[in-house]
Amino acid sequence: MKIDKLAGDRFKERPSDCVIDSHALMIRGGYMKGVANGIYSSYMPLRRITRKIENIIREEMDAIDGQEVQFPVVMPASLWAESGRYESIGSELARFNDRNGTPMVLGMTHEEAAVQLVREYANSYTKYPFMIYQIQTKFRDEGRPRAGLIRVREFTMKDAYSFHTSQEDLERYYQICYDAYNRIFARCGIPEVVTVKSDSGMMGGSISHEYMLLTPIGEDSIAICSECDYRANMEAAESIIENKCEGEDKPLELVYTPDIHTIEDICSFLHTPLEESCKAVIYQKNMTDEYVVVFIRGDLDVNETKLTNYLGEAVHPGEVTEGCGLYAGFTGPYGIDTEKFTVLFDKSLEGTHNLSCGANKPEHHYTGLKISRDIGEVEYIDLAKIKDGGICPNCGKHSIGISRGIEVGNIFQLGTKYTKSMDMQYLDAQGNLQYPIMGCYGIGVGRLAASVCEAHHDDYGPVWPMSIAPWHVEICCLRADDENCRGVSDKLYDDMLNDKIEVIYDDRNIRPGAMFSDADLLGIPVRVIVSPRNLAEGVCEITTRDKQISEKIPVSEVIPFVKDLIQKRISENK
RNA sequence: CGGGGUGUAGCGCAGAUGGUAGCGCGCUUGGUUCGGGACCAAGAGGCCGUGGGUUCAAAUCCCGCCACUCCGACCA
Repeated sequence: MKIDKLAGDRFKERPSDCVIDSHALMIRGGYMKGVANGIYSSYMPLRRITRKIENIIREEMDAIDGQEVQFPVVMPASLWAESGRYESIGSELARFNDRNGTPMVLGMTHEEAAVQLVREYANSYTKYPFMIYQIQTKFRDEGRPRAGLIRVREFTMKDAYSFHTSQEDLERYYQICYDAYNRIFARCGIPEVVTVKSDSGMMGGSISHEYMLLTPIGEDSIAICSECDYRANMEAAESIIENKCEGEDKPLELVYTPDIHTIEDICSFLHTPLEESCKAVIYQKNMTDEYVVVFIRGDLDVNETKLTNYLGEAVHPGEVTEGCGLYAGFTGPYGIDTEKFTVLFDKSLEGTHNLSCGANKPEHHYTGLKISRDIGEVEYIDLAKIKDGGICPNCGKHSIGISRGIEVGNIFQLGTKYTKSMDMQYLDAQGNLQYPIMGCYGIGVGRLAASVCEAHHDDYGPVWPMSIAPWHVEICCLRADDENCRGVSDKLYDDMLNDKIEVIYDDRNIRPGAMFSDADLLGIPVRVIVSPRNLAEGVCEITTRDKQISEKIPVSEVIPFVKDLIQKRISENK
């Protein structure tokens, strides 16, 4: 390929709407172009990168007995009605009617299609286990796409579905997949990806892990223990609280607290620490608008994912209206109407005393609350968000730090949610009908490409690892108007093509500065610079984009040198 | 879904108090240059997001849409 005819502009100015570097560089480098909110077209360099990522994924999936299949992008709504997700998923699922008025959906994930594909075939235990996967376009009508390829509406994903006859077998295969994923990320040049325990969300199922690239620009918050190997998505992280219950119990006392609305206000008014208060966090169920009141220690926040999982339905922050029976800023556990509202207590309140809290009437709070004495036995549930500096659920030390990460892949133990709802069964060895147990495994290809760029770039452009670089070598003919320089460059290019080296050639008659800037934006790992200055010594200059290597090599030895370098880097995942 | 911001040339932007458009980069042609985004000269390129209103006159003022974007919520 000659850069001269490579479609896509490379330019100097950072687009004003790019907030992360990978987005800016991939626009500036002529990798892609926006078409609509969260929808992009790829130019050749990005397409070559994603194709290489796809091939790495393919090799690793095939190596663990995956069978590549392909599901449709467009599916009838009836298929999604079988699993119940046509109703349960919101507007992220794109719905439309075909010409006959039949409701259709665009695939945002393919559990239904996977079950549909194999439910007649896999009717006997002898056919298990097996895994099918595809690499294909998904569409999710996200409310807020952002950050270039990190969060988009249309994207390519590798999604895999495994089917098993026992939980043990699923767990065995889950581990195999877990390892394959680590190999994929290492081969793509980001071995620093870590796994975290996660919440399985709308997928259903129990055990799941996410693969995270730790970076401050990540959208997810991750709790990481500095003392042991505990890592969890903040949504899923268990919150451990040690309550010190020191001193004498004080009596429950009503206090007049005019103009005090927040828990911080009441604590500073009373000169007590936030830990000695009980705040009310009010939600409403999405379906019924029924109020859910969560009581939690004043210094903590509610983890809404845990709350949703406990309730089994979605909630949103509650709006306290006149006459609903709640008083904003004065809601407390003593005397609240438990018939009318769903009232929950976080574990952080267990075993506490002398709490200040709302009094369920305007301008009053209580002090001295002891729940076991004043309210009685209640169930304490883990609903709190883990805190920076909090207690590790695994090793028990105060060693939790909160980091940000990009989720580049995930694996789930799905269980029988889809096989049951869609009536997929097989006969076991005893002749009994059973539901297969499923696992599912996803990797976002474009997001992975952007993540590699995010992890490996400098001010001038991406620094692609050899394994996924759009080309391995770039020849810069520094003076295209110089006969000798052009002659040597042309011949190197031809020889490399004949030698099946992935090479891109810049023979434009432009100034060296402009040529180098474009080369930096393309991020090709190996650069061969041919110039009159070098040729006077009979050499070419070979540099690497990561600046590890800069050597002058005799013209005749350039190709063997380059081939060696490529091989070495691929074997080292660099 | 809630709250901000912005729509003017391919990109980045300027266009107080209304008088149908400009700058930088990029692009075309010619020339001089040539190891980190050169210089000179001459060009091409705009329904000023869109619909309505006010006005003799609207990029500019008013109203409604739409799109993009940022923060938050939501998010297999």
